[in-house]
Order: sequence, then C-alpha cells, then structure tokens
Amino acid sequence: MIVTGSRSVAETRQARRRPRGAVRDGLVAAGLELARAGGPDAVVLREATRMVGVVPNAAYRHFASRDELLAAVCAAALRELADRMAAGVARVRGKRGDPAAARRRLHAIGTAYLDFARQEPGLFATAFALPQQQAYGAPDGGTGQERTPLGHLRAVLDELADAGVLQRRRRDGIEYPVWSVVHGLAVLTGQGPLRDLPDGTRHHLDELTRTFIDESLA
Amino acid sequence: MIVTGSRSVAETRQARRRPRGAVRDGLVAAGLELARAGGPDAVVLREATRMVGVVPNAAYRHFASRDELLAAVCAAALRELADRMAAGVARVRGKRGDPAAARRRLHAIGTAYLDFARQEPGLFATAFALPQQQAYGAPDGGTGQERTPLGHLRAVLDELADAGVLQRRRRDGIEYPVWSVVHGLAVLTGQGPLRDLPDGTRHHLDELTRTFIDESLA
DNA sequence: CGTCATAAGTGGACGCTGTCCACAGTATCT
DNA sequence: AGATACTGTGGACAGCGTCCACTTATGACG
Repeated sequence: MIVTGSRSVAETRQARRRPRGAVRDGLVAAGLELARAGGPDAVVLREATRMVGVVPNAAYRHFASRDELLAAVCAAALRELADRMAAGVARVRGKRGDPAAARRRLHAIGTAYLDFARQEPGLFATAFALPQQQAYGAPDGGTGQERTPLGHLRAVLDELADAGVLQRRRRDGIEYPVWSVVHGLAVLTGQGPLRDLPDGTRHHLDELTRTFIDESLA
Repeated sequence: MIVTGSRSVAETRQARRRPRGAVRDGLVAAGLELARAGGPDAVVLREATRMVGVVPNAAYRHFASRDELLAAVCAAALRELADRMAAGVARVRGKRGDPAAARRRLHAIGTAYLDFARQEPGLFATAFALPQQQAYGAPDGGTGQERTPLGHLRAVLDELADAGVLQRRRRDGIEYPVWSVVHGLAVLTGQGPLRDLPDGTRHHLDELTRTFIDESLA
C-alpha cells in the first residue's frame, strides 16, 4: 500500500518539535548527567541525543561538534562548583570585617571546593576538562564575571586583607597559591594517586592543608 | 592458481617474529609517543600497533585491554617525571645537612616538576590519568618504592627537617600540602583555566608559590 | 493572509575505534 | 621427536563522531 497509515507523515518522520532551545538545553542537561556519572570522557554525543529522544544528527543543529557540547557541559559544571562555593561562604555568619568570620569564610570556601570534588568527582573532573579556549576568571580581574571560583576566592581574600588578617603587601596574587593548594589536594586525593585513602587520613590532610594556608597568611 | 607464490606461508601470513618482549616494549614506547603528543586520550591501541608494525589484535597478547596498555604508559610517564625530579635535585651542590643547600634542593624539586609539566604537557597529563588502581608512593611510606615523585619529595623534606629549616613537629605529613601546591599550580597553569598566561605572569606565580611554601615551613 | 527562506528535525553512510573469535605458525619443555 | 603453550594473523561486530541529502515546521515579510 502506498497511502500511509492513519499517523500523519509529520508524526512518523519527525518527532514532535520541541519549544525553542529545548533540545539544546536537554543535551547539556543530559551531558551533565553523563559527566556526573563518568567524567568528561563519558559525555558521548549519541548517548545524550538518545536521552533527549532525538536522532544523533539533531545535535549538530546546536553544536558544531562533540567538543562544543562538552565545552557547554564543562561550563555548567564549573558554574555548579562556583555556586556551591558561594553557598558555603554564605552559610558562615559574622559581620564583614570581623577577622574571625573572615577566617571562617576562607575555610568554608576551601571546604566547599573539596566537598564538591569528593561528592561529585565526575563533575569536578569535567569542570576542569574543557577541550580548548575560555577564560574562567580572567587573570587580571577586570571585566570578568563574579560567579566563578576565582571570583569568590578573591572576594574572601579581599575581606581577609581588609580585616587585617592578611598583610596588605602579601595580598597581591596570593589567590593563585591558595587556589593551587586546594585544587592540588582535590585532584590528588580525587582521581589522582592519593585516591582511596581512608576517610580519616583524608580529613587529616584537609586539616594539614588548612593550617598550611593559615601559616602562610600570617 | 592454487599453489602459493615463492614467498613462504610464514612470510606472507606472519611477520617475522620479534625477540621476546619486544612487541610489548614497543607498544609502550609507541603509547608514550602518542601520549607526549596528545595526552592520555591520544593513546589509541590500534595506532600503537601500527607504529610497532603489527596487527591490532597482537596487542591483546600483552595487554588485556586498552586500559591496561594505558596504565603501562602512565607508569612510564610517571617514572620519567620522577627521574627528572631526581636529576634536578642531583644538580644542586652543597653538603647534606647544609640548610641553604637543602632549601635549594626543595626549590629544585618544585622547579623540575613545573618544568616537566610545561615542557611535556601530554606526558604530565598522562602520568596522572591512570584509569584505575595502583599506589605510586604508598601513603604510609613503608614497603614503597623510592623512584617516585612522592619519594623524592619526602627525602628532601627529611633533609630540611634534619637541617633544622623545617620544625620537627611540622614535618609529619607536610609533603602532601607541598605536593598539592605545586601540582595544583602545574595543573591550573597547564591544561587548566590559567593556561595561556604570558610567561612573565607564569614566572611571577612560580615565585609567589615558592615564597608561599617557604613561609609555611618556618 | 499567503508566500517563502530558514531552522530543526530525519535517514543513511563512512571511517575509526576497542574487542571477540577462530586459526596458524613458532618456541619451549619433556 | 612430539605435546603444549605462546604469539601473531584475518575477519567480524557494535559503537562512536561526523558528513550529506532530504523533509518539514516556524517565523518574517509583503
């Protein structure tokens, strides 16, 4: 028979078209899910399209390549990390300018970072696995965005300097060593060589790192 | 025609067999080459076999899977890093026990680490991209090996403690924060978000990190 | 309101990858 | 010398990223 069945051609050959941008957003969300479960390598384009319920090629209407999709997923993962850091800082009570509170905020930001790396290893790895380009927090602040890990860290360090905990002349550029320790610890104890350490040892290392930072501020 | 040509069956169907272990070693060497050029993801089994001049399946006589090959490559990359650290330390003159020399050795070890990360980004990434398992330097020293990054770092820190530069009560476990700063810096300024910083800024960061470490030792 | 360009979906194909199976020589051990 | 393990080959499969040709719904414009 030549005449098609009761279902219209539109129904058979073209899945109901979704609202504007829905497929793109869905792909990123699916990619985020995959990244959460298996890191950046698990972000496979065809699987993402399957989750959205669309044919593989549809992805190419929204991303030029798999790498571009991955870049979007990375950005999303990084934003989630930044948000958790902000939330951690926000939970700390105490006036701005209070030295003790400022110290606690610095601790909170580091803790949030490490917690994220441990609770969401896949997302954490993905956040730093961007395939090319892109400035997170521009090295020289400037026009940059504030919803970024580096931005949050800078804010807290500024507060520490204002409160007199951190000497003014040591403030400049110190965000990088501080970021490095925490990031390094997260990487080494996460997917790195120091993974599968007993939790006790891990917390001991956290403590060590904390005092390591404190010592270098004074 | 049914009768085969002048070339013997052995020649046509089976390439000259290589000496014992040559294929395995060749595969690791080829993998190392690929990793050097493109990081862990570039270590593709079929390409490695092609470089060795053997059919893809031959690899499975020596490795259970691509991941196992990658693990061997990772171990080799890590060993190269460790060797460079050792070489860097060895270049520093000065008696064991001399505080100034000990300090210089600590600097040298960090510099070697960072230099390796920058001169061989692919190998560096590969060294820390092992797909599973394995203890590099066992967390609690013990039976471990000494030809490992952590081992070298520990040796230098022990010397610093013996020389009185590093307080005894702060020696325990301090290798981890120290390793973390350097590793974190290497990752962030390497493939991480702080890549493509001008060289001047990079060296400034190196300097900052050095003083950061020094401050926290005293 | 009708026309029409364009965006957004489909189907099919290609080359590449990791991996599995069956087979064939070679090396080694008794 | 003969049995047996070892190491290489050939062919196949599914899954991946990507390209091309085609169709249709959507939105802008006269």
